[in-house]
Amino acid sequence: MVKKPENTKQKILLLGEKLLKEKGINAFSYHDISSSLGVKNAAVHYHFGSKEDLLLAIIEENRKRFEQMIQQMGTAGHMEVWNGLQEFINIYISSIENNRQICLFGSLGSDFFTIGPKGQTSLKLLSEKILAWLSEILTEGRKRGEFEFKGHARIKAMMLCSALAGGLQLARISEKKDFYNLVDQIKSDLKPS
Amino acid sequence: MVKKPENTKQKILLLGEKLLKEKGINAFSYHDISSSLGVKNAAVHYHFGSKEDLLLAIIEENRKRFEQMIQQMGTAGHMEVWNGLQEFINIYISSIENNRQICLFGSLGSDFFTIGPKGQTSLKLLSEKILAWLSEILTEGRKRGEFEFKGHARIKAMMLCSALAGGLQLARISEKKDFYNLVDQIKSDLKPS
DNA sequence: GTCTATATTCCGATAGAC
DNA sequence: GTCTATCGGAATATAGAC
Repeated sequence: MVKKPENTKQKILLLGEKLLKEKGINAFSYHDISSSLGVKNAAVHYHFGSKEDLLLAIIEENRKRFEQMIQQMGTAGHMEVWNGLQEFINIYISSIENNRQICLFGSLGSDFFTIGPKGQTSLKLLSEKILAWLSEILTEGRKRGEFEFKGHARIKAMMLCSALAGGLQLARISEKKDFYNLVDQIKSDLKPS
Repeated sequence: MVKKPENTKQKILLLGEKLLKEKGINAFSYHDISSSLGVKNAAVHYHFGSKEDLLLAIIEENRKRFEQMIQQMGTAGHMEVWNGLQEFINIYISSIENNRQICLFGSLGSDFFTIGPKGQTSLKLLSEKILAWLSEILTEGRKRGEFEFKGHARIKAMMLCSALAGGLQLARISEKKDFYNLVDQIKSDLKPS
């Protein structure tokens, strides 16, 4: 769940994230943010000196949210793995239901060569955390016989993230329903036969 | 295979496509194109009056290339389905080997709300053609027992496109090798057990 | 913390000469 | 078909008053 904004800085951060996931880092400006919040350009620069600062804060915000989620879920060994997977998928469902937003990796993967090295590194660290966590769930679920898939859990995790990220983008081109079908297919493919 | 540029217009078109797939539609300018080709801004505008015109031409170019590919392969009923699938996947492999370009759907899906209705419609038509073709291959392959998957071929086709599109983006964040692992996983998941 | 005002740069696009 | 020149606008960013 997204925190309710309490001050201008938090409002800027959340609106920046929204614009990042709706239009991309190169398609929104500080003026978009300031005018929408009823403040001036300079106020945004006061809180986030440069656009890169804002981007880094957005990535960090997503990292915190993810860490909080997995912390509340507990370790893979003590988790209902299907619930854990569904919680993860729910992040993407929330995105598509929220103005057809795409995910952080899809947005910044597409624009990867237009952001600075700090953003690239920060994004890479977050992706490693997410893939590691997802790999654990998959490994544990397969061990218990609740998931069934071939090959390495890590690669299967990459495939799930790729399909979900790409699915949000493809669903913009086609229709929202396609994303829900994709999610069902992903889950169906994981069910033991 | 990409045609060899013969004149300025073709050079602009191919360079525009390259920039679109490397940096995104909102991160390159006519100046990037003109300076790289050793001409002036006005020359680019002569060939493509507006950026939207260039975008439409890029989408159209990709459509032609796809139509040509499937025309050369023949109908699904007379095709080696694994070869057909591999040909399709090779488009993505060429992309990642070509400066880690992402695919058209990934790039324009991410920027979908920043392009005009003409581009959106043109992109949608192309995606329908590709999904229809891929669905045919999958259906034929499953009928012959060469592919194995659950559910509707159309949804499985959406999943393949999503995974490949997202995979190119994720591989930018992690590493190229991950994309090849993803491709192996996709193919492995399709093999009859 | 927010404002006005401004500096600077860049972008898409066009007019008119060659 | 390409050039020079330029317009109008938008972008990031900063200085200094309040």
